[in-house]
Amino acid sequence: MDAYDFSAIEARWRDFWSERGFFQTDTSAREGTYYYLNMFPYPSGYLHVGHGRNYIIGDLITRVKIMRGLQVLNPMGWDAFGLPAENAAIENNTHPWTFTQKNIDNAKEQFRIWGVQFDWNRELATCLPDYYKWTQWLFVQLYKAGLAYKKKATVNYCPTCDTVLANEQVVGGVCERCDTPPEPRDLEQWFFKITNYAQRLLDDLSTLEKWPDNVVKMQENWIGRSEGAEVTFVAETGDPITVFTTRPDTLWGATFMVLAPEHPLVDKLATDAQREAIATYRDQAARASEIDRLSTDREKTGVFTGGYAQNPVNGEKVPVWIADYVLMTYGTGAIMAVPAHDERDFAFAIKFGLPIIPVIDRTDGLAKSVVFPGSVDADFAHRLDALHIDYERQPLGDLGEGLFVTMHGEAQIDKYVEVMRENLAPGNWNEIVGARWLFVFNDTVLELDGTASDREILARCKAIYPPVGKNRTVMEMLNGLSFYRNVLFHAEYGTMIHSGEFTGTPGDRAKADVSQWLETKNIGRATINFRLHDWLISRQRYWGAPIPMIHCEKCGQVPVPEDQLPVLLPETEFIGKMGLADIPGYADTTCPECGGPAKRDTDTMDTFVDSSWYYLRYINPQDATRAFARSDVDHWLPVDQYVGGVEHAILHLLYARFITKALYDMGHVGFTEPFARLFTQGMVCHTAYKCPDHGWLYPKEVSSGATTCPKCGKDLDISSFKMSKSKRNVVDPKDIVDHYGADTERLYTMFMGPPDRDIDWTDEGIRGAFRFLNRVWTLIISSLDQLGAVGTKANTAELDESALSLWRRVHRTIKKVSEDIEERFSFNTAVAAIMELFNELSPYTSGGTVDAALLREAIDALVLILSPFTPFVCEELWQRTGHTDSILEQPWPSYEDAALEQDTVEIPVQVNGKLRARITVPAAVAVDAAALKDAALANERIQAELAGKNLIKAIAIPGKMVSLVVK
RNA sequence: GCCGGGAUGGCGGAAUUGGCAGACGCAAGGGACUUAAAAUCCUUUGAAGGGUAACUUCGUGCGGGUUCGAGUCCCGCUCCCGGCACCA
Repeated sequence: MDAYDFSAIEARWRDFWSERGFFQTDTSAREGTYYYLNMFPYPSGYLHVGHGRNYIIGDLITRVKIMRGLQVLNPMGWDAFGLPAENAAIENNTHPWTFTQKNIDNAKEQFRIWGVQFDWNRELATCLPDYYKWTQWLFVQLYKAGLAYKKKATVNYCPTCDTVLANEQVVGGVCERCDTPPEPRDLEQWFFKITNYAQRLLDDLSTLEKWPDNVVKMQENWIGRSEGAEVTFVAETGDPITVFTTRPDTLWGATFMVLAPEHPLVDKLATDAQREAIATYRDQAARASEIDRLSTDREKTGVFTGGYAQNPVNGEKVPVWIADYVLMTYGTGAIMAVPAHDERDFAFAIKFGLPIIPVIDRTDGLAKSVVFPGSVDADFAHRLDALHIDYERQPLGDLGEGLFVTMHGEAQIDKYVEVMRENLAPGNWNEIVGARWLFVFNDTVLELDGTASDREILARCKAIYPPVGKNRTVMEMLNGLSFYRNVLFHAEYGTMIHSGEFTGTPGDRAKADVSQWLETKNIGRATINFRLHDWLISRQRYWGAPIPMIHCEKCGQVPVPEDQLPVLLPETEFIGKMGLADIPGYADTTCPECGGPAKRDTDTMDTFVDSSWYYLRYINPQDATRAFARSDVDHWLPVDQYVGGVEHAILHLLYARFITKALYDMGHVGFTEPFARLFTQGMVCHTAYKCPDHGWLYPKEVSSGATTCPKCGKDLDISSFKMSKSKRNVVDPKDIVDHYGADTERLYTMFMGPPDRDIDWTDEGIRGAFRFLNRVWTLIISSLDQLGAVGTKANTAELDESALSLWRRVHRTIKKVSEDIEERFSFNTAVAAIMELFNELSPYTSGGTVDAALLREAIDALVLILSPFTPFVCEELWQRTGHTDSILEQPWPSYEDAALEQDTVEIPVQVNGKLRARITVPAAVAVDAAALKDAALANERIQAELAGKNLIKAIAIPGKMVSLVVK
């Protein structure tokens, strides 16, 4: 008998499917179409088994859909522009395209070996002129629609490399190539106005029901909608300073303002005395930005401008500061600081001694007070006991023992104030902090309700106890006692206090009421702000799509006329490091409008632009007259199933959604979302070994089971990481295919675990898959002479019990595998079900009488449902079992409902929640609750269980179980 | 800090709608074949109790709860992973 010779088998079928054109798609089809799409890859140098996961899933689904008789589109292309190619080209002194082309060839060969099929007639590469021509066309459309504009923006400039760095090139705050911290530079940059679509991008997320929840959430967070108000303060200079706040109800507590260091008004507000300090701070903030903003909990820094503004709601004069915790890129670049109800403002105010006035009541009614030793008589504690007020005695530094009082609710606080007023010894004070802000003095009780009382209270305290004079505000003084720390600040919605006519407004209305009032007073208005900002697409690089714009002194910015596209990348020897601006002669052109001399834009586009529309180009990839045909894309899109890595959950998917909506608004497409259903597959990880001295080791270097370095004997750091060259833990598909074949790799990849989860590749696991294929091979080849004629089906009337059981298993498995693949994306359980079928089939073939027709039915079904996983061996087995056509010409098997029904059913019986018996009943009984209950009660085991006890309750769930309650 | 997701045998995982926990695979043990090894085949395998016959108890990160019944639902935690992070 033939052994399972996978390499011969795979060689035989490798080109068969493409030669027969099974994977070529007719996009003029309008019936039964299915668009499957993998995120197209960047053509990097090599593919490892982890990359395979994505494409194997796609190939598997495509094969099933073809067998379903659908017209399937599963294209492949290359996201080929970008920095790695450019860097590699510099290193090898070659053109990026040379490098890219080689990688593309490698990848295509790898796909061929994996048996992963695509419609190669639709291949595209974003770096080729017939693609980027249409990327430029897209840019021009966006420009004409007012969605592309130029403005000054700060970029990272590396002084050593003498070039601009993309954000991704700044790693850990330094240039990835030379470790120099980049300098910020202001340059004119192109942006796409994605913020125009913020609300729609957010709203339409709710229509994406078939997207993973976590991706939807990530996009939601990224868009970052917040509702609030814009409020205008007026500076002493007369300049309006508009701020955005989500808490207009806290306006009365705005005791200072903070502007971003880059805010345009800073120069105007600055007093001469502060000018130098401001300049220094701005400089330092600009330089430090990238590195330091990584740490959120670093101490607040800032500088006073010297200027003041007026709080429009209470007329208070508030100082204006600058600080780098306020970002120029969010809101208006200026904030009103409400230190009593914002953590950051609180920290800033404490550090710089700015007043902190609570204006929102606590919702929990919690208040605290510290009674200093000697400020009351010894009986005071008993009085508190009588009032049921909690306190603890604790030492207060070297002053002696104090009472640390905790109160809940207004009534208790009032009683406490009363008893404190009666008992406070002369020359003392006592404060109540939290739900109330009261200071009991011998002659009066003062409330901390504004900056005036802040000053008065502090002055009185200082007079009584001079050491507190070092504090600049009452809050700073209170902050000195750690007992108070958790009641000094809160960010909850609550009843407004110390807020003029709004005092007493309940928390659930405060925000809306104040917003409305601001509007009538013409001080501000309710507004919505988004975290999302416009998409900076300019790159000062060579290897990207040139921005098709011309700058003419007379006519201004002029788009390149569409009939003159593409603007080609200049052919040049000297590439890399520099951008298009450095290529002599590139920029020189004539103005399309006036014909005079003009300059081309020398920026190229972010590669995310290339990938934001490629799914459209696949429909008409060779159309030289247009980017795509609306009549075709309107039929084929949205993409039925989009699959890719979760690392693209935000940017790529958001940009693609934006571009689709923009194209819709411009009338180029008839749909508003590009991807109907999304699946994000997990990463494949592998054990990596790290020696403290010798760094990362190849798994081969470490003898199996060893935990120490083979070179120095030190303990290795062994853990699992995403496969990467640098960690030396990649598994090369070549090794796997050579040893076990591509089918085994495919099967194991699908069987490893749930496809949306990260998973470890193990060398033991792959052997299990290989063993299984060997068993399948051996069983089928050795059963050939027992096999019924092609096309025969089992006659159930003639089958004995074990045969009937197998017959049912066959159909049950078809059902499960179909659902697991097409509905649940649960390939691991589909494989398990096929293994179970095999585990029943195998003993059947060697167990005496074998029904030839049933065996035919079972083996055909097994081969068909296994074929999307392991197409090579299945195609071979299909032929060996007597078929003359290809599996892909076969319909996906259907199951018979009759086979899903059992004659008898095993039903578990519980007594008091514990499993006590399993009864086997006819199917008719199992579905009848009353009969099922009787059957359970009749059971011997249950009878014994019930003996001497009362049956309280009997629950019978038809088809599922019986549950008895006894006493 | 905020927002997601997760935790089940020695390991990867299964249990789809609240209904027999541990499917399937790996690893490990025992046996067959073999001069031997590999491969293959058979077999045992959640833990505990004199316990590889059919019994009992315990068992899905921890603590409570709802229910006849909870891996699954509710409340409160712990730890791990991912995203965002001074976003006003």
